[in-house]
Amino acid sequence: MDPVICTVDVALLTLTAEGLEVALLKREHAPFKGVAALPGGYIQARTDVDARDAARRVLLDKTGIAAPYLEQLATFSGAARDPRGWSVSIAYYALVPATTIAQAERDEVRLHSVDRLPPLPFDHGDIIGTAVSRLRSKSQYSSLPCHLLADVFTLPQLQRVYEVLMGESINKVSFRRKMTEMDMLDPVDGQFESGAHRPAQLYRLKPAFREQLQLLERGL
Amino acid sequence: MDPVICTVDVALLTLTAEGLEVALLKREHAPFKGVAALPGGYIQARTDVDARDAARRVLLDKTGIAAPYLEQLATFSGAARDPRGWSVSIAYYALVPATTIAQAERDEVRLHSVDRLPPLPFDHGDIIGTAVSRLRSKSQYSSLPCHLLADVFTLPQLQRVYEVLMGESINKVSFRRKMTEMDMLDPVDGQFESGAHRPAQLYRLKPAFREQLQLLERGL
DNA sequence: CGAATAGTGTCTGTAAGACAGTATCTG
DNA sequence: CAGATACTGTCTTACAGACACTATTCG
Repeated sequence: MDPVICTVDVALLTLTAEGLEVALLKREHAPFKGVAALPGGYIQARTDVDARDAARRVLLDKTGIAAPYLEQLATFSGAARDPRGWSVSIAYYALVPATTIAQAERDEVRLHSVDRLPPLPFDHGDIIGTAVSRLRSKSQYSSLPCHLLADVFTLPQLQRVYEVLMGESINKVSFRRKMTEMDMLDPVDGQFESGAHRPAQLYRLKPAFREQLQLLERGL
Repeated sequence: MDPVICTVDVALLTLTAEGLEVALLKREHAPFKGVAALPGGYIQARTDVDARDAARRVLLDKTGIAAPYLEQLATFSGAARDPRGWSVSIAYYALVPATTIAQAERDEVRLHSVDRLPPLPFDHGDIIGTAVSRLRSKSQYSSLPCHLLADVFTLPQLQRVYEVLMGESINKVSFRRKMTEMDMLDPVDGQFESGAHRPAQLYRLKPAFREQLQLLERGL
């Protein structure tokens, strides 16, 4: 039984005015010390219950963000990906509203557009690419994009999120029909967005779908 | 950096008259020696290029099957899943026609209906459950089911595979329209299935889709 | 009232399913 | 020719998108 380096890495994704962005931090230790990379770290068998728990711990330690939407992405492995030796990275992706990253007040956490990434160590570029394509494909037929918005949001906001992720505009009537059909939103009474126009109804994701996704039979 | 046990496990799935089945082997070593389990084994950092390579090696060694459709499923990990200690299993699933398993002539490889599984060691029940639901959900919108049939097959055969996997009958006209639209099959000229009825045209999966799946925009 | 965005009613075109017909094999 | 299964043409139904209309806010 050969020794294998076991780590977790987390692609923390969010949506800003710049589009889809991923959180990177400068590495504190060699190899690649000082280079921007995904938050990650060794699995600590003494304290971590499982890899998901390790991912949650790493994300909280390095970015100050607790309890985001967090899902296993894929596992990256091999002799070539890390100069220290044969390694395994169990990669997760996390989705948060951009406000959550601001509230954490960690200046070392920097957001980078997923379309303009700096050179990345290990295979972190592949991990981010896989995370982005997973997010985009799951957005076509699930409630996943809700997790990029704050707790409470309007249907026009949610539609814009879906449109940015899928890279195309969506018919408003169809979108609203689908949201009704999915039955995943609770209206929040009496509260509206303001502006020089008709305010929009606010909604909240139903509690049942905060961890488990709601799926659509035939996509948007 | 705590020591972590690194393994791969493979859920080898096939379709027989009994429905969807998974290959199990009696374990040769402790723990759970003699108990039916998924083919699996330690990652060998000295020889395996990566985890996929390890899965391919394990499958070939234990079942005699080379070069099936093989895809990473998920990674199962934690302190509780293996009595030897904190462990990681990078799980893969493989699809083969039932004939491939017969041709390998390994009597120790036993097929079990995924609906009537014996008690399984570790979290192998979860791994199989995840593999089956992944196969079923991907079958709705991809060419994946082709890999459960021999190299050459007819459209009625393929339709039956889709129907068994999705658990519902499919409209024949719609199915054929979708297959045409997917444009993933090459007709094999001059060869037909025999029987006391009109023979069916034979097809072969286009080479481009033997490793990479063809995806459907809107599912079947 | 005009501008702006939210939300809805309705028509139309496209795609999926139902059904029935033709085609081709065996015995 | 009967029985069986393969394949296809066509009608109907269901759903997605286009469009237009109403609703509600600000200034």
